[in-house]
Amino acid sequence: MAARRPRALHAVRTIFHADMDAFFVSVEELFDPGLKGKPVVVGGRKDERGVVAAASYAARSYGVHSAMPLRTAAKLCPQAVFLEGHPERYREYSQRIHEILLEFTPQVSMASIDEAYLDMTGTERLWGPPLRAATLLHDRIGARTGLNCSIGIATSKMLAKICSDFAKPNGIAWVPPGMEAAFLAPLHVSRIPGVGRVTEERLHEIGVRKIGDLARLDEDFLLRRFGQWGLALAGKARGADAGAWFAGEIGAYEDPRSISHEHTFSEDVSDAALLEATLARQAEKVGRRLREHRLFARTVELKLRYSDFTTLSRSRTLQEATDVDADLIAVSRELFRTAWKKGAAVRLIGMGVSGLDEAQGQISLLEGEKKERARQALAAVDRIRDRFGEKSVQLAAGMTADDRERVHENPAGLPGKDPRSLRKSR
DNA sequence: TCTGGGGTCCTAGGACCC
DNA sequence: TCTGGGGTCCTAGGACCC
Repeated sequence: MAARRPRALHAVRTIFHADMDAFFVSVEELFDPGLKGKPVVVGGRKDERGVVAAASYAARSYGVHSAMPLRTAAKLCPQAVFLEGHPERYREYSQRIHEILLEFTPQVSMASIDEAYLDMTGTERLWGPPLRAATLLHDRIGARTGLNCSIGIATSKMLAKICSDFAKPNGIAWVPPGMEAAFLAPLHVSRIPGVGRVTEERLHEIGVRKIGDLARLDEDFLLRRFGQWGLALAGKARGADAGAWFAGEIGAYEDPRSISHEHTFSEDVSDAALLEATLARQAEKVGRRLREHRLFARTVELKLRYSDFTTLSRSRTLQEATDVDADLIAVSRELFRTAWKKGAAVRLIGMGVSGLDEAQGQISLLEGEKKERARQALAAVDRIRDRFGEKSVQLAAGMTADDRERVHENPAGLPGKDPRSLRKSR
């Protein structure tokens, strides 16, 4: 078969994937330089339920890595510094980095808080050839933020992402056009973004270990065996941005598809009032974010995880999309009351919305007026929270009976919103 | 290995409609 | 009333990513 050549109409793209090195840990080091060089773990205290969000390179040398339970990390590296972390700082630095990236091209997509894709196609006159442009970008991020990053350069998003891994730490790596297949062939299939533990095992079953093995397989066979995902895999093995994973223009704004909040209790909870109060608080947060995005939700979902880790979800699709807290609270509570085994110990509770739309859809005039008044009241609450903080206003549904009592006892000092603080006082 | 939180996408079965 | 096929929506669960 002849080698696949890019068609003249489709000029070869130049994609950068910029990925911050140990991002959370590095930001912590900016605020506390004494941490530099030490084993540092961000994610929570060493005896907490939870996992490692980021580990310094010193901690990694003990086998600590992200997604590992904190308690395991503490066993591997007891002398590590364990930090809760500062999400606001990470968001702020992420935004600064985004601004720097935009100086190089308007075609920037933040893929997460610490990584981004840039479409640098056609910027050679401005920034020079890819390696030079990447060096300028790398050094500018370092100079302005004090943070290290790694940059992968390739002809597709997927390849650029794999490539930035090779550049770590603090480097730049490039797969020149035409070298894609040769670069990929010797790599293990698990390096393909989207191939996790399960897919890797299924591929091993059919004798596929290297990406080169995958590239040699027949597309029809992959389609039969893995469905649409199989076709996407075939494309990825050739270095293409196949499947939904890498679809979409770099730099195009996209509304979120879903919004959710969940919480794992430090100890399992079987108190209905506390569970419902937690749920109501989450519904308020979700409602608030819907209004920030000016979106309305059609589907409300509840998530429960019992102490044995069995997890269930229940959802309901509404006739009318909503962005009103009271609706979200009522629906999620109903789902909870139907789904929850009375008295069962709950490890995690959460709720979320999907089926998001900019328009609210058809509603009757009367209903419309009622909803509009509710919406205006919520907008006022949102504004007050903006000025005085999240705790300054609470709707009655978000409180437990204990809370209400305390408000009566002490109208000036509203209770804290952390469910843990509620339990302690029990 | 005692397993977070916030997301995206995919699959599969059943309901319902034409 | 012995029974097809396709499309779309809804629901539940799961893989995967950072």
